Amino acid sequence: MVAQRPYSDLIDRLKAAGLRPTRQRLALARLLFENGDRHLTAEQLHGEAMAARVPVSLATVYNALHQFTSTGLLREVIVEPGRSYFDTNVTDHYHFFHEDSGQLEDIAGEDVRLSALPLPPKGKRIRRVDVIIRVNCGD
Amino acid sequence: MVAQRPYSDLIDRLKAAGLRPTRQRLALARLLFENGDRHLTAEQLHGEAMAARVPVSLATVYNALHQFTSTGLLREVIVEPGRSYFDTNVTDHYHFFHEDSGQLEDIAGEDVRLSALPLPPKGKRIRRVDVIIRVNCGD
DNA sequence: GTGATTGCAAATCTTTTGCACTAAA
DNA sequence: TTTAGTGCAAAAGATTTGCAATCAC
Repeated sequence: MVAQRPYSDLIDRLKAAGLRPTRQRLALARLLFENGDRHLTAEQLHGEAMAARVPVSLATVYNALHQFTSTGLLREVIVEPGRSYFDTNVTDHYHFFHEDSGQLEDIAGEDVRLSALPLPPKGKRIRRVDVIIRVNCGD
Repeated sequence: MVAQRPYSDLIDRLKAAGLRPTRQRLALARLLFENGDRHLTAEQLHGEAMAARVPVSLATVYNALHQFTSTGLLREVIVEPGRSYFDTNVTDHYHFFHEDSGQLEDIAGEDVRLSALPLPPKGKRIRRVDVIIRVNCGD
């Protein structure tokens, strides 16, 4: 059982990322980072904020998600057209995507071995390698 | 130099997929399949159709792309939020995604070795494994 | 003919934007 | 203060839908 922590951790994390720890960002950061590894859409996070009686506008949720992503606090995962998921696990890892339910599930980086990767095209640098294993319940 | 073929190939392909070879579908199939491996968005294909003086509505392009995809003539590739690419190469292979230009590039299946894959969750079947190598021109 | 297909315009959905207001430093 | 951040409502895109007109068989 981990004791309920003061928000100073998160405040420091936001500051370290160069983001002012505003009430909204702090509340969203709590929802995101105090509940283990999560995969959320903007809508879902906004819904959770509303449920937690944290008044935040959807626009602010989008802003925060993108700011968190570009400062490395989150990672964006794209598996469906027209919807982005944000992953609180920013370590090297891959995903199962459950097509039936729309759920994402982490796969530890060491559970996938990419033993041969092609060289990047000339002048290009590999930014990231995404591996998405799409699964469903038979046909 | 490959001789210009009659459309009977494509007509047969459409019929085999259970799709009536209508003027529109045939024209789109020609644009898609008579130009090598391609990665196109609906907008792009629609633009090509217009340029080729083939009057097709955007809605019909979307219909055709989805019908082609669900019958295995095309494969949908999702790399950017809010835009779908359709790949005429339906063999096993992976992709480079050029973040700077938005271009997709095929990687032959044998150029990536996935030597260890996790078991799918209970009751689930692996539908497909997507590997996307995101590259850009450094910073 | 008859059912599949098309085209158009409107609707939907997610995400972005502009700008006045508010709050953090 | 001063500048970053927020909220709202409107705008922007991509995609979808409903339905009458049209086409393939």
